[in-house]
Amino acid sequence: MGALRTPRRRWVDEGLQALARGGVDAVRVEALAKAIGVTKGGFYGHFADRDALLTEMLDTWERESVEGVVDRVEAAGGDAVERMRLAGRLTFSDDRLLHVDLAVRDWARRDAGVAERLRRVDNRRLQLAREAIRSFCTDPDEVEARALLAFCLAIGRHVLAADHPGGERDEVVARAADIVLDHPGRRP
Amino acid sequence: MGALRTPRRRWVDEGLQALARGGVDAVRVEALAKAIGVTKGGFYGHFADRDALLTEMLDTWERESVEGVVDRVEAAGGDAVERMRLAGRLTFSDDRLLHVDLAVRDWARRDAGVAERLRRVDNRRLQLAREAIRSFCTDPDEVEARALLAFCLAIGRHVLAADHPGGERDEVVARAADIVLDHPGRRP
DNA sequence: CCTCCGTCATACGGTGGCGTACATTGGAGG
DNA sequence: CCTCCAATGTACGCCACCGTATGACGGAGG
Repeated sequence: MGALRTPRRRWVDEGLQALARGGVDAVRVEALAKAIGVTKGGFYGHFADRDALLTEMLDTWERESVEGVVDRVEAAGGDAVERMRLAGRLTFSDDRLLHVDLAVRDWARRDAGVAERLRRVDNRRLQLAREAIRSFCTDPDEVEARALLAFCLAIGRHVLAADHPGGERDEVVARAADIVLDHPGRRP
Repeated sequence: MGALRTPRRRWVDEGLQALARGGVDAVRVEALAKAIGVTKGGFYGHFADRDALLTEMLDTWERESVEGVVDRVEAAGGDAVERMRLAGRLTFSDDRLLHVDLAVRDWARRDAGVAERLRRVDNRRLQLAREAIRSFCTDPDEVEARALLAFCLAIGRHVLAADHPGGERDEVVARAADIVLDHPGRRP
């Protein structure tokens, strides 16, 4: 067989990197080729067109951002809240995953297919939060509300641009997480 | 004087509409002209270039999304929490303002100038939340944490793609807001 | 060592978008 | 009415990008 000089996967990785840095519109075949150090000549041997690359990028992201994280979390053990906190750290602390996530979220506002994928991913993530919160909160409605809060906090902290006069964002987030998580059900 | 057939403001409005629907990259001079019903001929009489339009769009957005809302909220009266809830509704329920906001938020991730503007806007908004929460919570750290939670919830609900098996998103958000807002300080 | 085939370089046509140059027009002011 | 001028229409050059076509190259397998 002929040599496999720059594997298909390389284009996907470079595409995800471009997506993270500049959004979907920054994923351009010729730019990726330049970043890899080749010309776009070989690209069309791997992919039918730019759309095929975008689809495969989303496939990769969906697989890795859910299965990858879930596998590692379930292997780690610990109680439900600890597992949820780890899942949050794994997906939203890694700079690459975080920025891809935010870019996909924006992309989803203009593409129904992407929105559907994001819905699947967010549903699995929210399910982790639900299970964690169920371990200390029995009211199903409150579980749902706290799970939503936890998720909004995990994402919102990276979307907000405000300053916190009394300290760093991380400290404020930690206190906010305590409010959401360390709070036994109290309503009758 | 010559006629003023399509005023400067019209280009800004159409630009903001395009921004809301498709992000910055969708703000194209020729597309706006087509939407208005003219050609781009007259555009360059009003603006030096596309960047000048983008700047003025941001000026308009910053002015209207803060001063406009704040003025209406302070005119409405009510207690601090009510004022904050009204502010949230005014900025994140109006579809046009909401989508411009989300688009600006994404834009800010790639443009330092936009990020600075968003920081100013978010700071004023967060300040409203702080004042509201201070009315029932004395611990400054907890005020900060709850204000962040409130803001994350207000934005995050529009960024999340997950489903809520036990009800509509609005109901879950309402319960989450109760957790954040209707909760007197309890830590010693 | 030679052949084959996948990978890549290069060149091309087509499209869309920016900004400029210049002609056109139609209403306000005389 | 006529003049003037800003707003507009039209045409142009430029560039970035997509996708195609074609030939060069070089390593694997014989």
